[in-house]
Amino acid sequence: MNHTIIEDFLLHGHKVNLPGISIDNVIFGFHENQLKVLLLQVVDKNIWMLPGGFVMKKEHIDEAAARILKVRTGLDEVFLQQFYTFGQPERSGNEVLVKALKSLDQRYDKNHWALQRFVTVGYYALVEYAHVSPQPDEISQACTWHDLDKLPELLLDHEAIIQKALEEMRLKLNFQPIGYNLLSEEFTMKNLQSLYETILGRKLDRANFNRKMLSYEILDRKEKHFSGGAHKAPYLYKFNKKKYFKALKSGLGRDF
Amino acid sequence: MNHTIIEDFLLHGHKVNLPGISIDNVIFGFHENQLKVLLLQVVDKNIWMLPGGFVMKKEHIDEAAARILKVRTGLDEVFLQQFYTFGQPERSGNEVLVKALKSLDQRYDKNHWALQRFVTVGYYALVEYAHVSPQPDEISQACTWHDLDKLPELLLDHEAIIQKALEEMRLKLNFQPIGYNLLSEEFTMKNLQSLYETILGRKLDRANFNRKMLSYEILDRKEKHFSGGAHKAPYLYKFNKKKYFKALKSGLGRDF
DNA sequence: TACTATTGTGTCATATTGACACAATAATTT
DNA sequence: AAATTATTGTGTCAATATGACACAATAGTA
Repeated sequence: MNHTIIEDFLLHGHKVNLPGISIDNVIFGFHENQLKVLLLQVVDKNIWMLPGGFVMKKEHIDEAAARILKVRTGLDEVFLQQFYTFGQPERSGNEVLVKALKSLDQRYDKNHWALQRFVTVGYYALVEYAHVSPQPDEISQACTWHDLDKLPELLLDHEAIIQKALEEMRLKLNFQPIGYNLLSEEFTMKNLQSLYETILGRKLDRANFNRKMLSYEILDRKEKHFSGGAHKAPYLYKFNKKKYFKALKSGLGRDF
Repeated sequence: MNHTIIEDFLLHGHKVNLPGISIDNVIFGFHENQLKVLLLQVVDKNIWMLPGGFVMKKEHIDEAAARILKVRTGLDEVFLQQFYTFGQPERSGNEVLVKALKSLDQRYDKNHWALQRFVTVGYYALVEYAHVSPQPDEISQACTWHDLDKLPELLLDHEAIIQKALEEMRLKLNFQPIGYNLLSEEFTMKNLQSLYETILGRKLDRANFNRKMLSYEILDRKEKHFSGGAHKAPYLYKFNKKKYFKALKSGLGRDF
């Protein structure tokens, strides 16, 4: 007799998954000065959740985060960064799993491994949401972008997880470069500024932003201007990969 | 028949502990311009380890970190901060547990819950090591301070964990105040500077440091100078608790 | 050609930082 | 008592960074 994916998971998942440890990915998307977050919809309910899942027994949690993201949303090659681990004792199996378990076995076992308490390691990433096409996996109803200002009802503590990720991402702007893998290979300073403004949620002065980004010395300026726009053609830039990753590791300078 | 504490843990620990999730605490101690780390010695071996342990089923991981620290070292009321979660798949039961398990049961079961893969949530704290008296628990041989420059042989990936904690602590100096719970209630600017210099591992200019700390506006200066020293009496300061904790939460300013 | 909007860059005042110096203080030595 | 030594408080100056804003150049449109 065939089981659904969730039922199969409940019956056999403990053979390959690490009980008690899960990943929750907060994927921010920006586009046209808007910051959104990618959420999955619970089947037949208006409850949403972060793309998460359990860690497999033989994988690094970093690898788990990437695999889970791909399986649940189709997103691949995303720069994920760990930001916090959430471990309040009430975190345990959710109503999705409870419902599935009850339908699987009339003798509902609340001690089922999948309903036990678990700790979740949070990862975040930022993507250009116009560049990606998230698709929900087979156990979710939808996978769509949501305004941070208008979040739907969320499972468990997922709203708190999102807020913590946003805080971390904003803080890191002070000592880590961003933009690589987000912008086109060649982009304008306006594009880069828009990215920062979207994350920070406020306007920055064009001249001062320009001066600051150039002071990091991780941008190579193209000889040729971008053209075809309806006004003065701006310079095109690209990240100097070597310097970018050095700064990613060692910081942007001016700290203790 | 009586069992040792470790044997008891192996036999019954899974009833109260969350399998697969542990805590490792990195406790830095500073005193007289030296930074050390608190380590436990494995019984009868010259191998050392961080004060860690498993999370109990009904406790928050933050509470677990504090409890584990108290049990393993006697240290209490320490300001612990989570800094990173380590989850490479090779992390599993260590030789201490293996040895205990073999002595307990001649039919050695390598699938014992305590030997399975686990993820560790790292916490760090900084204390004045002259102010505390760590004591090893009953399953450790010793509990002593070690120079960061001269670490002994360490279990598992504990050296990497220590390095990561140090990085994080140094980075946080840029946007979080420190010193509360570390210095005497009243201290001199020299004391505070010494704390920063010990963490950073380099000298800071006295005048510039003074100006910077005062610019944070979290210090209250006493009318009376400290006296009895062999030269000009310095001012005494104390942290303005309200402003200190506000800065701890919101940052020290001057960021994006 | 004139207008409009965008971009590049410069300027100015202010703030911060690094390096260093001088004065005041207080104990010790002569 | 005076001189010396060491420490602390604070100031200064140059360099650097930052915020606010202005002007010139560019390019499409009216």
